[in-house]
Amino acid sequence: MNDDPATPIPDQARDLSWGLSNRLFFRLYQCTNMLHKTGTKALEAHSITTQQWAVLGALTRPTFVPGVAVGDLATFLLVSRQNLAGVLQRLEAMAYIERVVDPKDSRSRLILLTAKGRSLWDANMRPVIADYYREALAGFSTEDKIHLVHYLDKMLRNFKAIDPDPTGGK
Amino acid sequence: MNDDPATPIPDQARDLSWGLSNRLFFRLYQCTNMLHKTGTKALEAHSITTQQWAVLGALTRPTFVPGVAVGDLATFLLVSRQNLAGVLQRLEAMAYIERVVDPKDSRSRLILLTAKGRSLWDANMRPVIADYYREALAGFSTEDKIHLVHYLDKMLRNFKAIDPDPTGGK
DNA sequence: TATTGTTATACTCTATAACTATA
DNA sequence: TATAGTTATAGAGTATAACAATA
Repeated sequence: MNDDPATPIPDQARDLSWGLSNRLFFRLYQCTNMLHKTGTKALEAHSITTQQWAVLGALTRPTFVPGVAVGDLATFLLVSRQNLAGVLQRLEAMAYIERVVDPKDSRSRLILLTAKGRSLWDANMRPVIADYYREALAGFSTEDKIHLVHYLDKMLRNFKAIDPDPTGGK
Repeated sequence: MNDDPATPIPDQARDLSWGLSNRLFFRLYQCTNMLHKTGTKALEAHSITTQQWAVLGALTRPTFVPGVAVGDLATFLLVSRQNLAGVLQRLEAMAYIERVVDPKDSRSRLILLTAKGRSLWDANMRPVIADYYREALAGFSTEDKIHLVHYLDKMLRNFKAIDPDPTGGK
């Protein structure tokens, strides 16, 4: 079998590769379902979704604390500007963030945490999230975490190669 | 520092652990965004979303080919019965799946692929998905994939411990 | 003209509850 | 009574396009 030199991958190997990759992506799919489900539940007392969690978490990054443009935030989170606008609208309605006009470019709006938002993060969300991480990563050594981050980084780079402009430009 | 024996984890170590876990979950969040974005785009010619992809893929599993109850499918996919109902409704409208009453229990409906659905999967979706896996897992050795699956499995068990009944029972 | 951000629309997914029909 | 499945509703996220203001 496979005596044709023009066929580099035998069917058997192809099927094995399919099965493993398929299982990997199904596990990833299941993990994303559970991430959003358990994550939203962990923060439900504050009516914060996982998307809002990601936005608030990003705004606590030292680089973004002075304010970050909507487009830059969208690039960082890998969501489109339009979809980010909806999330920002809800967070602003809850007074956790505010928008100020960028003095250097009047087209741009800088997003930053309000005092209320910073307080929510530090006093309420961070402790809950820390507990959540401990539960979700139970049994993971530091090395395990480092390896997993490495794999996710690698996959992310591949995803970005597939869709080079995920913020919905055009 | 940390001369209090009742404090097992010094603040520094706690912060390091937070940073690593936080990075891990943010990467996971980014990967899920890109998975749904690039996955849906890969199958957009057939108007199939990643949720529908997961359902159709599950129905091709040998165990499920004879038909699977809605509840069992929901347990497998880690979505709620109610949400699965909506996805099934759309797939049925496209004539990719059908429901038959379980002869052993008239309350139960068995979900199975139609000939059209099987053909869509075999002839159209599987080749596209195989290409997609190759792109998304470029640079991953078989060992890498096995390790990553292992980590995702482990995290999934932790998620299930946090939310033991993800199919929305009550 | 290009860019930044917003608004508008339609669709999908999710959470929750309530309902039906069977068991 | 309990279970399997469905329906109903509201909220949130997404894709796509079109728009206003500014560069």
